[in-house]
Amino acid sequence: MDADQILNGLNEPQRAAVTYGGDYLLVVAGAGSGKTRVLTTRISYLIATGVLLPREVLAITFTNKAAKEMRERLAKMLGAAAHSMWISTFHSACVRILRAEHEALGMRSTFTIYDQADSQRMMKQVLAEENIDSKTYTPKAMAFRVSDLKNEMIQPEEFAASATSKDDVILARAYTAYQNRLRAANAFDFDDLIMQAVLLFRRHPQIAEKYRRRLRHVLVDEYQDTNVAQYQLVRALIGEDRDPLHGKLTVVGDADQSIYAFRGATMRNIQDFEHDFPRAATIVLEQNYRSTQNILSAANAVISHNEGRRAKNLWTDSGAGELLTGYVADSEREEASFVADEIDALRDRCGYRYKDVAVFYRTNAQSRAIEDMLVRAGIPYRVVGGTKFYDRKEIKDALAYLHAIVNPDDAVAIRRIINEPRRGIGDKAEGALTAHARRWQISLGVAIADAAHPDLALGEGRGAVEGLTPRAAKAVTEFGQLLEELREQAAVGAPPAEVIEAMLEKSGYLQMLSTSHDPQDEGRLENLAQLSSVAAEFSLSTPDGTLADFLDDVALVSDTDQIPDPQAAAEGEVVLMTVHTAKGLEFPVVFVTGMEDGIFPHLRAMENLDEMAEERRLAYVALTRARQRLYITWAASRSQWGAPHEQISSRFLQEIPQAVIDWRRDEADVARRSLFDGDRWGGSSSWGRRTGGSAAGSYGRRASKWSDDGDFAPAFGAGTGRGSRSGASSGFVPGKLGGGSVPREQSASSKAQPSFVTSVTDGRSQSTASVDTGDGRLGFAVGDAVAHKSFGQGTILGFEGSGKSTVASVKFASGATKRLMLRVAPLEKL
DNA sequence: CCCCAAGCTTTTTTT
DNA sequence: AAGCTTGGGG
Repeated sequence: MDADQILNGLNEPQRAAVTYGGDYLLVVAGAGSGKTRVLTTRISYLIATGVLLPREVLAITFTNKAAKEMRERLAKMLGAAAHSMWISTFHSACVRILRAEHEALGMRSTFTIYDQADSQRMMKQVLAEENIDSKTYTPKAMAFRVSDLKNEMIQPEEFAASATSKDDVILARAYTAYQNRLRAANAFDFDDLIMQAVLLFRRHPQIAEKYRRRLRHVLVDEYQDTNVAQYQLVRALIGEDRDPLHGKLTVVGDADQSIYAFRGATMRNIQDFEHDFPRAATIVLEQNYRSTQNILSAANAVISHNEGRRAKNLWTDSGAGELLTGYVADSEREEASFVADEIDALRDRCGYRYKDVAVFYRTNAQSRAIEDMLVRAGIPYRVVGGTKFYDRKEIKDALAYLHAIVNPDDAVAIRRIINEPRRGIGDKAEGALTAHARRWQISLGVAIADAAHPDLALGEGRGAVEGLTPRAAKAVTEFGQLLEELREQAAVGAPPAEVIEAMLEKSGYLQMLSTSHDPQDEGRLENLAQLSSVAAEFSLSTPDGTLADFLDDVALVSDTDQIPDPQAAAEGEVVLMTVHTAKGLEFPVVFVTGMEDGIFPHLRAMENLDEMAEERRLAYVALTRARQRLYITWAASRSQWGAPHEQISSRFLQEIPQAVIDWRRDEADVARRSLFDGDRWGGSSSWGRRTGGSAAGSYGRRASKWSDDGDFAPAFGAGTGRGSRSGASSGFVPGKLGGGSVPREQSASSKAQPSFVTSVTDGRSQSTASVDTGDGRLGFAVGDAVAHKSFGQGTILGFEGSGKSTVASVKFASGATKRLMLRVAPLEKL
């Protein structure tokens, strides 16, 4: 593609941004103004005109998905050259740098990346060790504060020197100890990835220069969400302006969409850009190509209530469009029911498909009610984010095994799995190992090896591990040997999926789950099967990828990376997500739910002006995701912590000019609901078996809670509260109706029968045979009708992988297509 | 050392 | 409501 073609179809300011020839450029890009397009086009243009070589580009995006999309767009414009560009997130880029330069930091290249949960676990250990009271100073809060410090590039020594208050002195102690432990575990936490990369460049100017020489032009998307550490990283990569070798920098962002202050992002970076880079040019994009004027008017009105912002007015020439639709529901269930009905109507009457629709909420917990209702309505949906796949216990356990294999010093991982499944290594044995490790200044992993091979320890001049009972010693030895065997396997280059399989077998984890009577364990098996197929998929796309590479990949996935590709399926599915996750996305139809004070804006932000301003920006982000139709809903009563609360409408709703809203229902019958809506599950309020009686406890609590609010107090009487809930639950199984799933009792009882267990065992024994035949398909073929224990009947669409990792895609009667690892999935041929 | 039951916190948003 | 920690008994 030549330069003229590349510029085709750009408006004036866009074109100016793309062709700008100076060193530093800030593009202030309002929502939907084509910023991603400007970014990709600018890269193409600079390359097509010979200003820049592909390998000199570093483009930083917010998510891996955005990086992938950008690379695809560039490949369309530039062809193969797109592959030599460096396009990634801050975190991925830093991992790459840190792996390459680990020696300069005194780390081993096999370092582990700790996620938030790992950090908190480690902080908990640190607090215990430092005798810091973890009731007053919770691991969570401490880990959070350490994260803040790292995002601001404040080092432990530095912070310790400046700490004066008691709390800060304690925090300084914890931070120092935490950081030492991380290092001993050969691990970085999320914030370290950035901070250590900056420190690396600071302490080793020649390394910084190496990258600076190569990366001549850095482009940063979503610049308003960068934090101090990320800013310094960019500065380090660009170098000093007076240095003739300095790189060029293009940043794109919109201060009105800055929504990550809670993780250290600072709008200062975008606001002070011209000050930081004195010769910088600024180009503002205000023409919006996404939404109708009514949607923009609503969004503009809301954001205009924030003070001290650079005035900006989004406009469109695409016309007013539909009015926004407003709806006041009586309860969150009814709100969800409105959403479900409306989705059906949009499909029937307006020709929208499921994938055109997105439902947003402020907090993940709100998805529950909506999911329940969509299931009942038979509407296919996908929840993006929330309790992530990788946060599930069994997945974290499996990953901990893998981390322990790759990085023998990873104490958090080893502690997690040392007795999972139960192998007789309890607190006492673990304590003995820890004591041994501390005494000889070695890691927990080495201590385990010492126990397994006392001769080896003696060879190093250490004594034997003391304080282990013979029984525990045997267990530790076996555990150590297990890790060694798996390490061996990984070392000779076995693909990740194979290591996972072997690990699940040899550790007894699979055994534990498949013989368990806990109904949840069936799902856990499926999740592990899915992990294995994710690994198999990874090997397909990255044939040379090692187990360590796979773990990096997994550590850095983000919620948005899981959003279904709109091209993929004809109908697709409705997507549900938080507003944060929705940033950067757009949908023809958007429902913004829970527009209530205390929810959105969130309660925790109500007392602080800065946080309120951020909530307002969040609302702005939510509204500007919609292309054609925008729904805003709220519920007059919403259950939280298991009890209903009266709600009032969000202040943001009142900031929208009422002329652009068509209120489908503008008032809730609060009094009526207060009397009758005692139950949030199963719609029992309409058939109510209300026995009253047992509600005394909760009644008392609520009466006192609301007594300041005189209006509501009298509305409560016998019949509200939990009595009705227990009454209803005896005759009604909430959720999971329709959608082709098996009713709960049935799946639970069939679980108790040996059939499931044998199907797993069968799978395993046959798979041994399948190694001989090589296909691993266990007698299944494309087109076969099959039955699954929890998904019902379906048809096999195809296979992926081979041998033990063979995965079948099965389309089920519910419409869902699942990928199942044949060896463990409870799948039967019909 | 393991299991179970009772009690306690939890919900802001995430790379 | 649900998941997790804590404490007592086996």
